[in-house]
Amino acid sequence: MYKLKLAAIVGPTAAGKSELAIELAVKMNAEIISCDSMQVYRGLDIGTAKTAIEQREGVVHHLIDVVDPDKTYSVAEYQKAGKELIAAISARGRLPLLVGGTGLYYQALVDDYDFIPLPNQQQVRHNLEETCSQHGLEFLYSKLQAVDPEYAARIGPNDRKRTIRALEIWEITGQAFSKTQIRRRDTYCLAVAGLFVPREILYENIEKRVDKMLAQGLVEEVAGLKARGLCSSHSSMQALGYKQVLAYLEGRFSYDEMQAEIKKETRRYAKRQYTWFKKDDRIRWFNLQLEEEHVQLVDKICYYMASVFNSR
RNA sequence: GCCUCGGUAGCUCAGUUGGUAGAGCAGCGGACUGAAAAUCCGCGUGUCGGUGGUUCAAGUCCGCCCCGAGGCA
Repeated sequence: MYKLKLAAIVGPTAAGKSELAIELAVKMNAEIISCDSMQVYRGLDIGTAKTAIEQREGVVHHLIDVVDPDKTYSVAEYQKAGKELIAAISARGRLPLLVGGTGLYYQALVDDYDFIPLPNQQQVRHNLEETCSQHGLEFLYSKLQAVDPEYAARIGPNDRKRTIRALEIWEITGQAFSKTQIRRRDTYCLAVAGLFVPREILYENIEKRVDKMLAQGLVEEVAGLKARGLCSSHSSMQALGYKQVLAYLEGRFSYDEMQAEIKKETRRYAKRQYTWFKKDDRIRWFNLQLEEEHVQLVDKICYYMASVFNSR
């Protein structure tokens, strides 16, 4: 059966994915599909390191600025939009190039996770939240152990978020969450380049990038969002940097503490990203250590992707 | 120059009457299916400043040396 080609660039934050992707997209006649859970929000620009339109070199970028920051976006929505885009871009005779560092979004799209169609049932989650604060997480967890022991064992007794989610699925569909999780690894003809940057250098990049964001006015950006009524209960305000600046604006952090916290949490995030992508054995890793090699690197990745597409 | 206090993990420090060391933070590893930049799980990583001695046994006691802080001259 004929499979659509899909190229992807993944890797930790501050590795240089975005810039490299633009060069690659020009070379390969591609359109970029952002794979980033926070760049989807309008108004979160500095802290999410969005590439400014002027810097996109005419390359089309999708799934950036697609939702207002007071809304909650989801993997399922992302996947649906992504699938449609892959089909549409391919139909135009161009190559879809997935670029980003949100592991779940990447995996859901590339492996075509099966999301059962669900009506919007916020009430169910809300009720579960209520029960949780009234009777404690132990109560909900033991309930989960009863209806889906497999999943309960997998997540452990302290994972509030997943416990609630699994019970939500149980209440809406009557199915055990662990039974609904289906993936199809061979959906696309996939060529993935992982950008590897040695930890020390990556941490230096993060340091510089956070300082730069603050210099560019991250605090003002967050203050503006706060003035529009956004607060920590909005998903968009859980984003790295935004969360800490908000704490600073509310007097819970000094400026220095805030700056240090953003850097620390970004380092931890980068580590989690590596953990996520390491386990996908289809990813071919490229070392992006030296500036001088940059042009060669783009060629190498281009060559690698072409060879994958031609061999299948 | 003399006196005092200190030197133990990347950092801040704890360490009983001598039995080759442990907390917090940082860090590292892992998980992840509709909030994922979220959420959760796991792991001490060490020339105890150096050197010589006492002892069956020294982070711990003794001598000398090095480094840091303070005090007296």
